[in-house]
Order: sequence, then C-alpha cells, then structure tokens
Amino acid sequence: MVDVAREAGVALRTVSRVVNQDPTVGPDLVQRVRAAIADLGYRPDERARHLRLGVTGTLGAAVRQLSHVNPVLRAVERAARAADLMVLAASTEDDESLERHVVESMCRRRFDGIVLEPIGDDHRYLVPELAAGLSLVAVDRPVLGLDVDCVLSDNRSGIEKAYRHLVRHGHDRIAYIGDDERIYTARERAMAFRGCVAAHGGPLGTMLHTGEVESGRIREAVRAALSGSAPATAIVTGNAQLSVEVLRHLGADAVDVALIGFDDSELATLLRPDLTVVAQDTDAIGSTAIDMLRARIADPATEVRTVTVPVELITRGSGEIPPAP
Amino acid sequence: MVDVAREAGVALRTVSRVVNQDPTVGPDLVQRVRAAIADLGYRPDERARHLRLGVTGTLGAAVRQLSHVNPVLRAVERAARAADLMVLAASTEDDESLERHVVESMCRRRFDGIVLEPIGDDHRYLVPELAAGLSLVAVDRPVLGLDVDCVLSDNRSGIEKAYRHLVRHGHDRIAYIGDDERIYTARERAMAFRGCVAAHGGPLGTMLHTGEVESGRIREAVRAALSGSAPATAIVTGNAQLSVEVLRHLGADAVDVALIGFDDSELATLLRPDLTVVAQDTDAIGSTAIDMLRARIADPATEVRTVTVPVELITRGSGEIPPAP
DNA sequence: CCAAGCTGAGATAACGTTATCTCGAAAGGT
DNA sequence: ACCTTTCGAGATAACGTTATCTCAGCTTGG
Repeated sequence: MVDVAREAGVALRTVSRVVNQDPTVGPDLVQRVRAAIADLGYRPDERARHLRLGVTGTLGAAVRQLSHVNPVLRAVERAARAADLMVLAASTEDDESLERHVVESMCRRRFDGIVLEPIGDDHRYLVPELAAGLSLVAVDRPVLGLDVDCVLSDNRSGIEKAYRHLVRHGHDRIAYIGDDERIYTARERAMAFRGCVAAHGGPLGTMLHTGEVESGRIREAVRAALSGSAPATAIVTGNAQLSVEVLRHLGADAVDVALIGFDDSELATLLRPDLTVVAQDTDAIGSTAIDMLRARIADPATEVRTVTVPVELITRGSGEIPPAP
Repeated sequence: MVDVAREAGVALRTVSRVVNQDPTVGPDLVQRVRAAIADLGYRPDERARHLRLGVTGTLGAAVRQLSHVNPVLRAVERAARAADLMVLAASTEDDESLERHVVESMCRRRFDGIVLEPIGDDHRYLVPELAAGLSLVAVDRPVLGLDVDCVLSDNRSGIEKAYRHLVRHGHDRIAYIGDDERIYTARERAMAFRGCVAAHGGPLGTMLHTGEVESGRIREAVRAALSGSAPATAIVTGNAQLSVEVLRHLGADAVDVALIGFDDSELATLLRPDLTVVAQDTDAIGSTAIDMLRARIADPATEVRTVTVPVELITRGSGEIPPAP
C-alpha cells in the first residue's frame, strides 16, 4: 500500500479511500491510484483491515462432518451470503476435543459469530469465550448448562406424528429403532417414543431399541422387533442412516412392514415403496440460526432464545402399509 | 495484552513469551502472567498474530457444495490436521462468480494455500493472485489455461475398465448416460466412452447420452438406449447422481440390465442387485492435494505437477448381469 | 578478582490497515 | 473584497501482535 501511494504520488490514506470506494477522491487521483494498484499487483490484506476495523465479516460454522449431507449448512451459507457475511466451515467429526479446538480457533480469529452443532454434554470451555463477547448459536442440539441461543427441530412432535399416523393406519405394535441415547436428538426421540407407547397403554417390551449405529446391532433389533408372539407391524427409525440400515435388513419384508424414517433424504424416493418420513425444515433452521446470530452480534444484550422449528410428516407409501392380519 | 502486562507487572513482550510458551521466562513470572490472563479473560488475537507473522496456518477449501457428500474434502481436512494446519471451507455452488468471490476472499485473508474444485473454463482472475504468490491446488478438475498444480482421477481409465468389464461379461451394446459435457469430468468420461466404442468397432447410435442431470432427460435417455432394434444390454453412468436417476427409471428392469456407475456411494450396497462402480481413490486425492500444497507453500518455485490418481472397479453384482438372450 | 559469557526481561519498531484531525484551496454569500 | 463554508487530500495514531536489539545482573574461568 505504501508502494502504491508512492507510485501514484498520493498519501496512504488516499489509496485506502480508493480501495474502499470513498467518493471524496478526485477522478484523476482515482485513475492514478487504480493504475498503480494494477501495476504493482497490490492485494489488500484483510487481516490488517479486520484488525483495524474490529469486525471480520466472517461467521464460522462448526459442523459434525463437512463431507456429509447437511442441508442446514446450505441454508446457513445462503442466509449469511444474503447478509453479506462469509461463512467458513470446519468439521468437528463428533469429537469433543476437536470441537473445542475448532471453536477456539475461530474465536482467536475473531469471527463475528459461530454456528455450532454441539457435541457431548460438557461445554464449559465456552464460558470464558461467551464472557469475552462471543456470539454463538447452537443448531440441532442445545448447549447443555449454558445460556446460549439455540435452534432445534421439534423432535418429540415428529415422533408423535409418526406414531399417530401409524396408529391411524391400524397399527398397535410399533417398534422404534434409534441411535445412541447419549446423543441429544436420539435421547429426545426415544423419550418421545416411550411417551407415545405409555399414552397408548401398551407395554414397551421389544419395541424400543437404541444404541450405536452398527449393522449387526440393527439386524438384531429388526429381528427382535419382528419376532416373538406379538411382532411389530410397523417400525419408526431414529435417523436417515438408520432407515437405510433397517431397510437393508428388512430385505423382502420391506413391503409388509410399515416404516417411517426420521429425516428426509434423496434415498426416500428411490426405494420401493417410497419412504414416508418425518422431515425437518432445514431451510428454516439455517436461516433462523443466521437471524439469531445477527441479532446477537448487533446487540449482545439480546435475550437468549431457544427456537423450536416444526417438523412435517411426508407420506410416500412405506408408512401407509396396513398391519399384516 | 497491555492490561495483562500491567496487571502482572511485566513487559508486553513477556506476556507474549508466556502465551507462546517461550522457555526463557522465569517460573514466577509465568505464574503471575497466567493468573493475570485468567483474571482479565484475555484472548489472543490471531489476526494481529498472523499479520505480524506473515503466515496464517490456514488453508482454504473452495468446493462445489459443502452440504453434499464429498469424501475428498474429508481427506483434505484430515491430512491438513495432521500437518497442524486449519482448513476452512466454503461452497462455490457451481457458480463461477461465486467461486471467484470465495477464492478472492481467501486470498485477501492471506490463507497460506487454497484447495479448489474449479468451475468453468475461465480462471483468468487467478493470474494476479498466482503472481502475488498464491499457493493453489486444483482437485477433480484442472484449471484450464493456467499452470497450476492439479490432482485428478483417471476418468478415462475408469470408463475403459467399466467398458472392458461389460464386454468380458458378453455385452456388446453398451450405453453411456452422462452429465453435461461442459463439465470437465463429464467431457473426459464421455470422450473415453466414445473411444471405447470406436475401438470396439461399434456404431455410437443411441448409445451415448449427455446433458444436464434432469429427471425427464434421463428417463428419455434410458428409454432410447433400451428400445429400437438393437437395444443396449448394459448401461454405464457418468456419476453417482446419474446412477440414482437411471435406477429410478429402470424400475423393475434393473435386474435385467447390467449397470456400472461412476463414483461409489453408500447407496451402492443398499440397492438390489448391489451396484458395481468405478470408485475414485478419494483419500489419495485429498492427501496428495495437501502434500502438493504444502510443498508449494514451502517452496513456491516447486515445479508445477498434475497427478492422476488411479480408479478402481468394484464388482458387486449389477455390472455382472449377463446380456439378455 | 576481573573480563567474558550467559540469561532473563524490557523498549522499540514493525506488520498493513483505517479513523480522526488538520489544512489549504476553491466556492459561495453579503 | 472579505468572511464563511465546503471539499479534497495529507499526517498521524491507533488496532494487537512478535522480532530485534539492548541491558542489567549473574556465572564462570584464568
């Protein structure tokens, strides 16, 4: 920048003015500065700019896996772009210590705000960051024990919708196969399912299976649910990956057992019958997260909120299979 | 930092030394400084650090869609992490102007290097950046017309492997359904297919269909390939998304027509029969990209290279269906 | 016992920007 | 013709770090 100023025969500040399109520069000087910039191949340095300005115009997104399908992240990027903010994303790989590393790196880089898919139950490392003014919004799962903005799907009502839908189609032995209950969403969904069974007056028995997503375990869960004296006639799964696994193990039985999956996916319309799902409103989640983050950045005193986004039951066939006589 | 120094009664430089674990600080001072840091909630500012240091320890990844499955990106993140570099990623959404925006933003932020999945044919905007010392490696597709490091899959040999495999299983009317040939990989694969047909002595006729991935077009292409007096008995698809679409339109015929897809995916083992695919070595692509980028950062004079990573044919059933009599 | 070396810590000057203040000159009003 | 206003552009001082140089106080060896 110094070189550009010298080359153009102007003051440093004038180069800055030209770069920032300040209208108070005479057209002849603008020309000279522009020429000098092109001549010398000058590239502005945002590090210095951000340092001076205080803000970075950058949001961080710390998500479970960048290289997985994540429609919420897409919505986050779009909404941020519309607000002229750059989103830079990194994976946490479902690893608490990696999450911490990523978030702290973003803080040290003074990102204006962070969208986080939190992992685990212990987020005490955030306390000093929040005290220092970090703007953060959690998506998909809450940050337990801390007063932090949060956007969640209505997991409970999703399970309830699925359950009621199956009951309405004549089922009364409905099984649930879910993820490890150490994960917040898995816990919520499993609890909601227990609630449904209790409300319906049935015994839980072999109707609920949760644990890690592992092919052998899922096979066993499917087998257990469908065997015995009172086999299930319908299955609800706890996430998209589980739907795939359950379908894999159902094999030819897929046309006889009703199935509702949690989470929509492109697979849903590829299979036969097409998969009935509880779909999250990922666009709403993403754009709400950015709205809340922007509000907090604009005014750190904004009241902390948790927004719950409704889910929708999309009927496509697999959930409307009647119970076997 | 000034406050910490005052609180601890030491010089600024000593605080810096403590933060950076410089061993030449007496243990009592370390204590005092640590205490002051905790007391005041001091957070180091990487912007200033990077500005002073010159390097940022950060790599950018500009990919088509963060929220799509992208095993190369996962490998890139892992390899970078192993080298103690942070990867920050952003989507280009297959939009040339967005790519430019993203890459230029990363340059202005002085990322040490960029991994880019290039879009389109015109990358002249990179010329001044490269001249200014940008370290860049292109993955999946080359940067046309510019001398830039590049990691590609061996698309041609992938198609040839698929074609030969089908011929070996008795097929001699093999159709190809591919993506828009404006896209480099689609072009390479389609050209390779033309080469195979020519080498095999057959007429191309209705055996090659390329264009945008659009459900109607794919349906038509499948219909055209399988009808007429000499219908195809096998299909090769140009990418994972096309495999899904082709399977959707094949419907019940899926068990009679041999199919080999380009790109492995989790769907491949869900469908019946399991999908035979040409799989890219995404781990090798990602780690090679990081290796090359690090080499270039370390020595900008490193000779520019294009590395072609071998692909593998994984037989699972769908590619071994014999031709209908 | 003193010169030479070592060691821990401070003072100062960058890194590349932009906000603020200042100032000269041109324009406009009486 | 003089005073005031406006406007364009420069000088200077931050923003928060770290590298370099300096120096006081100890060792150490002849």
